Amino acid sequence: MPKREPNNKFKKLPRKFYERDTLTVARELLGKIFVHNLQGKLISGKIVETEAYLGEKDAAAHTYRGKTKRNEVMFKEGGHLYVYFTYGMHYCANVVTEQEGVGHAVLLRAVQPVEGFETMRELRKLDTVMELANGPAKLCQAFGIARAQNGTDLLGDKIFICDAECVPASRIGTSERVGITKAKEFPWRFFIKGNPFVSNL
DNA sequence: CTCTGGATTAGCT
DNA sequence: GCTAATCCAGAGC
Repeated sequence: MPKREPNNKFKKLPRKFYERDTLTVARELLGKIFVHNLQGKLISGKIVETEAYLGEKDAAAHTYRGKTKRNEVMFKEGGHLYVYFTYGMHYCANVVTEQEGVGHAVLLRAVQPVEGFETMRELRKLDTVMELANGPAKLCQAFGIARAQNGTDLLGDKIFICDAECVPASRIGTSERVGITKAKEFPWRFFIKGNPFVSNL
């Protein structure tokens, strides 16, 4: 048996994983490992909470009214990173899904830190582990994701997502999405039941 | 051009 | 529980 190094343990998710139904991708991203190679310092975390944004069907999605300069990345083929700036001070990171031109994405709302604790603590200016990435803007801060990372291809070597555990349906919780005023009725938030790194409500 | 409010968070009361 | 912080995209005129 060859020795398995921590970073070779997981395989990068292929393009096909992302080019599927958005709600399916949002559920299946749970348990996968989100990785940022920040100038050689690896930061990674297990995805524990996501939300789906379904473009033209979804008044809460940035792409509801079609393509603009801000949301153009959401119309790329699945497997790109859509980063947007909001509330005058925060960034949020989304995984683009479906085929080119569709305009759907999955918001990464929380991860359980796995690797790179020191770097995350520096970026977050925080000593505790529990609150490093249990919210969409916290996650971006902890992972060093901002405007420059918008449009990053997740099949490249800087930011990617690795296959890991498949969370069974019985362990996935659903609810309405957080912090929106339009299309609130859709239960398109997904999280790992009982995981303490899911964001507070 | 102007105005409104937002896929949030931290820090108070 | 409440709200300030602090930009800027998108809508409306």
